[in-house]
Amino acid sequence: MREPLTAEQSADLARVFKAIGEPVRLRLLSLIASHAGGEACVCDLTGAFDLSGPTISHHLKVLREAGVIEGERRGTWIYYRVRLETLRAVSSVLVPAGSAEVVSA
Amino acid sequence: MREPLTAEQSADLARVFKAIGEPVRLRLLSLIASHAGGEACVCDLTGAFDLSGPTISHHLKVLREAGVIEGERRGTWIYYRVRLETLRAVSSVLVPAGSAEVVSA
DNA sequence: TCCTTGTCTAGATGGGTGTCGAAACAAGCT
DNA sequence: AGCTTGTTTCGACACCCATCTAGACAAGGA
Repeated sequence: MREPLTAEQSADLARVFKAIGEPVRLRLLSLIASHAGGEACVCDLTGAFDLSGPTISHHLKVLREAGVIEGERRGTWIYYRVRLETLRAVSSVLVPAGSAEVVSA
Repeated sequence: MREPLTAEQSADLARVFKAIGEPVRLRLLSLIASHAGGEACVCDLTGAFDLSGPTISHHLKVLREAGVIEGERRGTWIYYRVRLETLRAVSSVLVPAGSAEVVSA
């Protein structure tokens, strides 16, 4: 973050951070990412929470619209997958280089 | 993100993402990070926005309570500085390794 | 065709939050 | 002391959002 972000860039990036800035959604994301095969259907996810199906569906929609995950229907189930490109993009904003070295000082 | 996050971990991390998941706050963060010397006083920041002083102060408080920035009073002005440790920590959750390689596939 | 299971949409509600103006606090200057 | 400038707290308001229930849509099997 050497160069200040413009108002537009901030709005775009903030949309992603906002999406994952909710405990349930962040946990959903981690469950999908760590699931075998890199995919998980909704039925794999709802069990981990004490929330109704529609609520989980709502959170998945928010993540999808933020570009953090993508879903594909195959037969009865819909499989969700993490979009690594998006995560890498926002992550690189927080820590410019790799991760270890430094910034403005 | 190989291991699914626990509910607790998610809550902690989400607090940070939520703080920077707001356009004004993300922009404030970038302004502070990219400011000469790694520090900026509120007077350096308010000019970049079409918002009242109290609103900027509110956003700075949210960032401070999330551990993303820290402030120190030196004479008349209060200087804010980014806490890189926090940013690195949350960034590493999104993209485990450095940035380039891989995940669950 | 009907039923079952998985998933989403619609509408409602309670709590959270971004924003403001006004007022208070802090520090320095005259 | 009193004034000025920088910054925060307080109280209020409008809007957003997480959650629910009920109902709709999709796909497969009897």
